[in-house]
Amino acid sequence: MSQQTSRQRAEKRKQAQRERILSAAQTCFMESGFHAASMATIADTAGVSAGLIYRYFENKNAIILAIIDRQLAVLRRRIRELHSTEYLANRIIDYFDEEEPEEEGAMSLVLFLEISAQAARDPQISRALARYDDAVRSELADWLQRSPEQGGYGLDAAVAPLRAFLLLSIIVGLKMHGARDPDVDRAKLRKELERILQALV
Amino acid sequence: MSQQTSRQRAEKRKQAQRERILSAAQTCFMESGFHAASMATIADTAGVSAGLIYRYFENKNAIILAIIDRQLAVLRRRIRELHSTEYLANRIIDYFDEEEPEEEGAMSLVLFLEISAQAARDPQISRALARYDDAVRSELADWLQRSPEQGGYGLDAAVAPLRAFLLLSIIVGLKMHGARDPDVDRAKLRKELERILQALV
Amino acid sequence: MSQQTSRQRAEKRKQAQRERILSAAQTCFMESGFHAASMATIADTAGVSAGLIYRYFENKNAIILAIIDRQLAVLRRRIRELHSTEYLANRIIDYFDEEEPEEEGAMSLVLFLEISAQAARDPQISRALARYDDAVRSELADWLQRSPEQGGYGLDAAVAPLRAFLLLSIIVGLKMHGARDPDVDRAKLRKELERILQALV
Amino acid sequence: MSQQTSRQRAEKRKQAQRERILSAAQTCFMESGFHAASMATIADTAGVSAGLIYRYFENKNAIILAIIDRQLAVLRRRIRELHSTEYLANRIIDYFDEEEPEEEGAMSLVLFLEISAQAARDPQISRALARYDDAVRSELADWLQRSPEQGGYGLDAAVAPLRAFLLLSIIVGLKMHGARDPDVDRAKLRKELERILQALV
DNA sequence: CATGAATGAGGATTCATTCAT
DNA sequence: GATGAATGAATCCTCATTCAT
Repeated sequence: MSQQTSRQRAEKRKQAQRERILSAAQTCFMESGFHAASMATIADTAGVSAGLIYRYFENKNAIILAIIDRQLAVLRRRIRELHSTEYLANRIIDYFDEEEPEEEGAMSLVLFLEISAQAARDPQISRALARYDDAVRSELADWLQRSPEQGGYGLDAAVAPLRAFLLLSIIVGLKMHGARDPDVDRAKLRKELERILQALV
Repeated sequence: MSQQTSRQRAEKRKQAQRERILSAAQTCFMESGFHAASMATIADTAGVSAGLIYRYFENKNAIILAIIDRQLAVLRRRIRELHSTEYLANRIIDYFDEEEPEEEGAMSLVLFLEISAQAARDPQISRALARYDDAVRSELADWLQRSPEQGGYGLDAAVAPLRAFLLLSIIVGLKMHGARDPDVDRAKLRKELERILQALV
Repeated sequence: MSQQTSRQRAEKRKQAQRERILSAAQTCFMESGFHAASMATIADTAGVSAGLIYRYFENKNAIILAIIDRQLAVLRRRIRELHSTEYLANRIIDYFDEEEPEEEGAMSLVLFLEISAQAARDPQISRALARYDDAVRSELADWLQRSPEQGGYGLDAAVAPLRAFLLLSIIVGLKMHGARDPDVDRAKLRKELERILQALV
Repeated sequence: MSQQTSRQRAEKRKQAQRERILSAAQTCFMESGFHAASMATIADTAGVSAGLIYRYFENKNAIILAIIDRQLAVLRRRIRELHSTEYLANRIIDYFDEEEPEEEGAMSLVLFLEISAQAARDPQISRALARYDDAVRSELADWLQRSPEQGGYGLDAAVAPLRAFLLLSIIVGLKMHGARDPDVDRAKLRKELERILQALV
């Protein structure tokens, strides 16, 4: 039993190290981009040696893919949290208002841009992005089709997917475009957004 | 006068060379990204020597900045072309539908992503992007405020800027998000888009 | 006495571990060469941890030297087995015909080449090789000098060393050169070899 | 015409550089082996920067292959020079007697060992070695079959290839084995060698 | 003006070796 | 004894930039 425990401890430590490296990588990628962030810098940031990273990840690309997975998961979770009619506009605004998060586990706009740009070149990343996109869209579509009693909007199955697509586009657009100029009146924006959303849902 | 002419000819040639290099750079940047595209490849693509590039641009970063300028100008021109009520939805759809253009002088999504990602890190690029954004937005706002007789929508000055902001966000979002899944029914999308736009303009 | 026995058991186990490691190293060296075989791979092959190897060998070079010793001993044993007139040609052919042996304790051509190449650079290895060579040669010379009744050829002491040298050269040459093209008629080769050997012994 | 000349000069210089690098590489490979010789050392030895090497060779392996080609060509030329009855024994002895040559373009035993060892692992090298071996063997066989008036030995076509094989094996064996112990009486060795060769040719 | 050879700093990756557990 | 995580030096290779021609 003591051996079992020690093995578990080792496993836990292994996971912790992986996370340390992943977090450091995320920080570096956000600061410099996938390509410009060097393994040495990531190692420094993680407080480990450069060589050690290769015990946890096959190569730099594996780290990038892991970060992408993580980011897409976060993004998906965030989108999922939007499921609530009255607050939809607020939520979207909150979302697009968010500061670039230093803490791990949060979605980063810069990373999303980096990922999208990379997806145009790397088919593996492209596929990951497409998979995530499909999942998020169908979740949104399901939600829009649910009856109001179930927290949905009772949309017709014929239009729901398209509306989900547009909704996502608007969210993405606000996030991308809005991040650049934050002096927009939030209250007014919410009102305008609500008008648009009413045309959608 | 003959000397004058030859000087002009030289100037013209210089401009032509600059353009050649810039176009080659754009092609390479679209294919590989700012970082991964090497000066050697750009030189090859432009059909000039690597050394010659440094007669026209101080360094690689100067090329990147020039490309960014050019791309933002194109983007602005494209947005400007949207000024026409009845076709607004169509135009937006056409725009988001566009293939990644090989020809120079066209806006590239990949480049836009690359630029946006870079802007999060390089303040110089960030400023350029902000400047462009302001310009485009105020143009759009002006247009929305114009009377219908003048081809506008007669929007109130109090809401026009915000609507312009949202309009741009939608366009950007469609472009970014839509590029990933092209099997969306165009006709239906246009209808839905029109409904949203009616809430906006 | 029980302690004595346990100490002996421990010693035996130690020897067994050493052998395990050595065999694994030999396998790896044959597959990848001295330089390209990594300690990690050797450890894996031996089924021990990388760190443990350093309890049995000071460093990688010590392993290489141990392997070289072992291989030279094997080689010497093989040459010794040739001592029998009528079969000499057959034996040599058998020898040069041998497959590269996976089993430990057998001589490997690849290793011999590796060792010889290394000897040209490392004086320690060079000396080991020279020592072995001297020993084998004088054994061969002794044998050649023995009377036919004693199983020898009764060669004169004046020519025996030189003939031993030539005999070894032929064996080495056949081994090295022959290994590359195995479609040679064995029966004919034996006949030719016998003619040559008659000129030698 | 002046341009033509300058282009030729450039071509010549390019060849010269290639040779410089190749020679430096050969020196380093002889001193340290293919694997242990680093690109940095080769660059230093050649008196160029490390990066420059990659303008002349795709990678380190390409250098190794070039060296192998060169060495095999030299070896073949050397074997070809043996074509003369009365001096055959002398020539072989001279050959096996040769110092390890520092000058480029000469065959090196160490390199030959390195090549042979590498051939057991790298199929590309193995093929190169086999090709060369075939060529040398058939040249030797042709020569042995020529009439004495034509400088040959008039051997029967049925035995010539096998004799060529044995002759080469003896040469290789003497070279490899003999290189390790040079205090052998040359005069006596020649005599003995002649006896063997008479059994062969 | 134009070339492209040359540089050298920097990047990803590997691996012998050590050491806390 | 035994492990395997951790180190960091060394290696191959790339690429922006310079400069003699």
